[in-house]
Amino acid sequence: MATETIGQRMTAQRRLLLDIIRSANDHIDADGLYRQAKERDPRISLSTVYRNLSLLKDVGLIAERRLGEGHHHYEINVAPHHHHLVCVECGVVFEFESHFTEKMKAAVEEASQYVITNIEVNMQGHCRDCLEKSSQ
Amino acid sequence: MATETIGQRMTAQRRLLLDIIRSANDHIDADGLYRQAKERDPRISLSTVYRNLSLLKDVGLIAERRLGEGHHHYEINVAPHHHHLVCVECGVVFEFESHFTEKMKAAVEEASQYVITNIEVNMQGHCRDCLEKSSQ
DNA sequence: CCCTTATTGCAAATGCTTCCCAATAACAAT
DNA sequence: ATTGTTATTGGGAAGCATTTGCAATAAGGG
Ligand SMILES: [Mn+2]
Ligand SMILES: [Mn+2]
Ligand SMILES: [Zn+2]
Ligand SMILES: [Zn+2]
Repeated sequence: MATETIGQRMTAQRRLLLDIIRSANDHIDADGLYRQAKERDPRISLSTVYRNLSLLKDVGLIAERRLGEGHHHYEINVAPHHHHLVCVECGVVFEFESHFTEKMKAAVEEASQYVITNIEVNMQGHCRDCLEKSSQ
Repeated sequence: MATETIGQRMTAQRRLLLDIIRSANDHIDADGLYRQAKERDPRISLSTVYRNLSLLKDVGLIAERRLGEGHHHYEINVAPHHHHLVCVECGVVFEFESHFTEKMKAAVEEASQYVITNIEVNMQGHCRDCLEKSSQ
């Protein structure tokens, strides 16, 4: 488990949460993180989970995603930015990057006269597995 | 106010809500819709607002948007689809369409083997007005 | 080893949305 | 027009994700 500096105190809870998010290879939500954390530290509280998600997001270590459900999901923030395509049947997420987003940004900045700081592309569809299952 | 067929009963409340959404030229939220509706029908309930938003969305008459706040916004569903750029300072929304989304869809379908049914692009930034205010 | 204060656990509060249920009203069939 | 069926309503309670208040704890600089 990493010992690193974050600009804030590195508590056992914070280290644990960051560790779980790091080793999770999917997009985890607050409740899933809470449940996994409780297995290793039964006294950890849900407030602590939310507070640390907020802090780790502000610090830039993790990214918060809205994947179409009523709650957020989180993942380690890796460069370059990527986007998400979610299967509406099974929830499996396909991640992608696209050079079209840069072109789109330029065109929209030109048209709007805004300074754009963030772009988020969310797609929904049906994954191959679900397509095959429903065609049988 | 329109008399039209929706596949469901056209109640006075439903007609009123649809009418307000139609004449609103911005992205309205449930609470704003409720407040405007109460001015014309003080007995209308918030449940009715939510139920009708859900129904009008299912029927395809309105579109639900997530613009980065903790609640949804709604607008009349006009073709072609468009996307949103929100000023993080004042909330003003710039709407745009882009042919890059079609190209991106094709590329991502190819890479993922998904069948994509929906694309949503959300951008954040600073509008011209806010930029000018902060540079003074 | 202290001292300061960021952080925690717990519980209560919040904001948005959905659900329940008895009363009402749409509208299709008579 | 009158009726019967049942979708829809109002009101309130419940649900879910998230935030907040507060007293107790602990990180980590000096
Ligand atoms: Mn989830
Ligand atoms: Mn709003
Ligand atoms: Zn699937
Ligand atoms: Zn602005």
